Amino acid sequence: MPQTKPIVSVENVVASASVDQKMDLNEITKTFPDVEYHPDQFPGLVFRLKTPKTATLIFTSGKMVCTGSKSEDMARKAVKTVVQKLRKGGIKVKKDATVQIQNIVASINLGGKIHLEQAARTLPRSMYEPEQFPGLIHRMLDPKTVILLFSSGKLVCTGAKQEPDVYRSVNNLHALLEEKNLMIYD
Amino acid sequence: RLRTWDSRSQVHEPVDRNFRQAFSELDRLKDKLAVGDAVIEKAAYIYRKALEKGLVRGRSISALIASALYAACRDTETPRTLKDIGQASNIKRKDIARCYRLLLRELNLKMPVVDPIKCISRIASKAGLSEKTKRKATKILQTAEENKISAGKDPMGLAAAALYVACVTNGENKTQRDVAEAAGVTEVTIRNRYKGLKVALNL
DNA sequence: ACTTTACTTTCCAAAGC
DNA sequence: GCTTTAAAAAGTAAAGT
Repeated sequence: MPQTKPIVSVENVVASASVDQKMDLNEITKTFPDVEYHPDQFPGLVFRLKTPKTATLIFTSGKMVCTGSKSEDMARKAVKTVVQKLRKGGIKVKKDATVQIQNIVASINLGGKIHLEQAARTLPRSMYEPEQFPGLIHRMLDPKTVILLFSSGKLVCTGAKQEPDVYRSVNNLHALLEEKNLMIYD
Repeated sequence: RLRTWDSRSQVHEPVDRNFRQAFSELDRLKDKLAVGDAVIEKAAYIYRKALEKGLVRGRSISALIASALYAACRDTETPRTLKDIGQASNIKRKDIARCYRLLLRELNLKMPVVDPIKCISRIASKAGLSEKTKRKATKILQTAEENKISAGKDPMGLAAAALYVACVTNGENKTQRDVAEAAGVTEVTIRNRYKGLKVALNL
């Protein structure tokens, strides 16, 4: 049994979406002056929302990528809001967008310090290179996620496709750290 | 010559020729970095394993050789930074780091964690510090590691700060700038590590 | 010396070079 | 592999006051 309850907060959700029709990005640029579109640099148009604070990339294929949401629901709502705004601006969008969550990034506090050097020696599929980055990088197989561990006891979990995977990853790792005596509680 | 050393590997190029070229490049880097024969042999071994696994396809051969050398330094605990290898090979630090990570993952290599104590000699030689100061810095880092202030910190920054503290206590006239330059870190980093050292050692 | 800004690492999708 | 978007962790770096 873990000695502390990890505090988890979702920091970013990446979702892909599609309205299943070709889009005229130059037309969007005309009716929405504050979008960013530099086709020489990148094929996607950047459509930013203030609430929720997100950035949605729109491609000529009608496919989109929404980043910056703090939850799966918020990501779905952000995509709906973008489509609504496009329609209000006179852009014809026949179907509603279909949304898929691609990645969830969360920060975690385990409530105790981690013995990083020892963790680097005992955790499989891990890399610890303080010359390059202060955190230990650990690849978890199930769920398939990547967790960054810091000596402060804080973590970053990324690669999850659904929120329960974040909790499963954190609990798996927390149990493993305690089992191998890599946690230091005050 | 149609193919230069920086060219991408060719599918039909004989593996044997590729390896001979790699060995001559490693010999050139050996002098620039002043590493021993054992390190070069280890690097050649790692590079050959990478060749056998087909990791060279579509990649810069030079970057792979440089990262194999970095991996060999790490494995033999020879203190050479990515910056050192980058300057000797004219390959960007970031590219060597990326190739090095690839070698670790694809060849399932497990490297020892860099020990900042092993970095002391190299910095001390470059800065021209005494044997006495080196011994003092070693003792400082031993206490520091016991107090776990080293976690997550750049080993060169830790060694540089320890050497600076050792200079001050031994009355050796060296500035933070001298030590920072020899270690390849900034004076700000030495000051920040010094703060932690002060707490851990009751200075 | 101090603050601010920015870069290092991890993840993922999009279209195209 | 690269380009762009977002976000956290902690360390290092550089620029401006």
